[in-house]
Amino acid sequence: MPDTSRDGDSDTIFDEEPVDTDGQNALFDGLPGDEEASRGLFDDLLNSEPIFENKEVLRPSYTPRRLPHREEQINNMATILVTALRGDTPSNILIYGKTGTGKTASAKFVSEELESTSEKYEVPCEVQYINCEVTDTQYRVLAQLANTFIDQNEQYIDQQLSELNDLKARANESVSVLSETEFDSITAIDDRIETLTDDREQFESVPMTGWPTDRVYSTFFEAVEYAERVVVIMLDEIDKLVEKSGDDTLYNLSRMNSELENSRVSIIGISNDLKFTDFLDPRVKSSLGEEEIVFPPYDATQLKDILQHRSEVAFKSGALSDDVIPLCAAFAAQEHGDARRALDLLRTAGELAERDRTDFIEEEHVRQAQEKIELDRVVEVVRTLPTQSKLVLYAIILLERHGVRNINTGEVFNIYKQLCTEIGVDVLTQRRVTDLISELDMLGIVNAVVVSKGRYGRTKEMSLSVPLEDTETILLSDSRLADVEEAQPFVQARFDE
DNA sequence: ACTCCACCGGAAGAAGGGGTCT
DNA sequence: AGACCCCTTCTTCCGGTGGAGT
Repeated sequence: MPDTSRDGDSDTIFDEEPVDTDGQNALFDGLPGDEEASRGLFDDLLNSEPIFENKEVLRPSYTPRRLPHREEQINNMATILVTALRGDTPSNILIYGKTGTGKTASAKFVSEELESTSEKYEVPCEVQYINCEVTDTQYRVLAQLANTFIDQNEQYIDQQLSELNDLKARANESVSVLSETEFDSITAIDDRIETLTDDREQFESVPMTGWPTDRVYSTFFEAVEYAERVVVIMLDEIDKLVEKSGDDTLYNLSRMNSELENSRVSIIGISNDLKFTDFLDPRVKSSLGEEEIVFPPYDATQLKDILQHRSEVAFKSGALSDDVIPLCAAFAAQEHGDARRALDLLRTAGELAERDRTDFIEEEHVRQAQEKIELDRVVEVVRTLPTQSKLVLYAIILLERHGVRNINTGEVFNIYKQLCTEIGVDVLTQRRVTDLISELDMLGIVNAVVVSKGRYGRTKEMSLSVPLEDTETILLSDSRLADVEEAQPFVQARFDE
């Protein structure tokens, strides 16, 4: 049943593609005489000698087979996790390190090795990866875990059932087949089939929302307990989870072992934040932090090394000028040694060069790439902001544009109120607006600092940290903010006071 | 040493929208 | 249908505070 549904899924994906391109063709057909031109457009791009040999290896999603300068950390993890292959519970691990220091890549690498080795020695052991930035509440973490294990159990049962049915068919022909098995009669097989079918029906997958959390927990618990195995749960960006919904999840997971009989659970937490354990319950803290592994930032030389390795696969030979890799490394080293950033830079620089129709990446492309990445990020973030945040941001832009330095919350709130009334949007409280400002600060769109001005109170002082004109254009492209331009004279009047 | 500004930011909980269960 | 549950957004309330001015 799950198999057929999965097949169905992939079928629809493939079914849709032709429909899509049909739609495009229809579009081109609609332009008379343009068929030639449209073909030429892509022909040119296809035939122009591409710079890339294999662009995939520069993408963040790619897990490399070799992680230079991380041998020590990888060995540490392996030493701890090898316990799982002996059927015991490995210590919980906490991994620290800034973004792009290879935490996730290393952890994934180790877990793949672990799983493949466990297959080889037929020790049931598996790793579940959860990104807590996406799955950021206790309910969702438990639900996701429960569902994957239910899925697995069902697959396992299905496999058993088909084997049993096979056996039964053969036994029907000659009963002697049974002598080599644990069953002494066909009815015994039937019994087994029946219990398995019952088991299978008991598994009920957890809905997106609606259940009480403890029910989700017990569903998960039973699903894990169903078969004997060691389960390693990898919680990426675990600090996000703790920040948002406290340490209940971790507490529940870490005490599971004392109640489980068949299986064992071990946790690998991956965190950007070195101090996040401060917020944890001491019991959770000690159980989670049994082993700690730190990933220090890469320095420029190490980054150069990494880029060198990847570029050999990624680019055609001779596509890079000598100073490209050192420059990418230098830029990324400034950004706390972020290898992901370095690879992004290299890839974008390549794309820019391709667009220039040259087959050679130069220093200038890297500089352009640096700007492009930053701008793309800002555009994306600003565009997807909720309306209220956009209004707050626009208020800050207006103040900045009128040459106000050291903008404070009170001023922003006043302009914001004006904007809201002009375009007929609900006015939020100042309390809420300070939260929105803090969010903009965290997104790196504004820079806000709490300062005390003595007699004149205490406030957040902020300034825009993105290009003013570009940001304003993005904001005004939102239809809900379009009217705001007409409202500007009213706001102007405030400044004249 | 004390005051007092103009906010900050935590806590609690209302409102509303997602959903399930019986 | 009505009772629950979860999650997010927002409000209300309020104690807290760094340092210029006195």
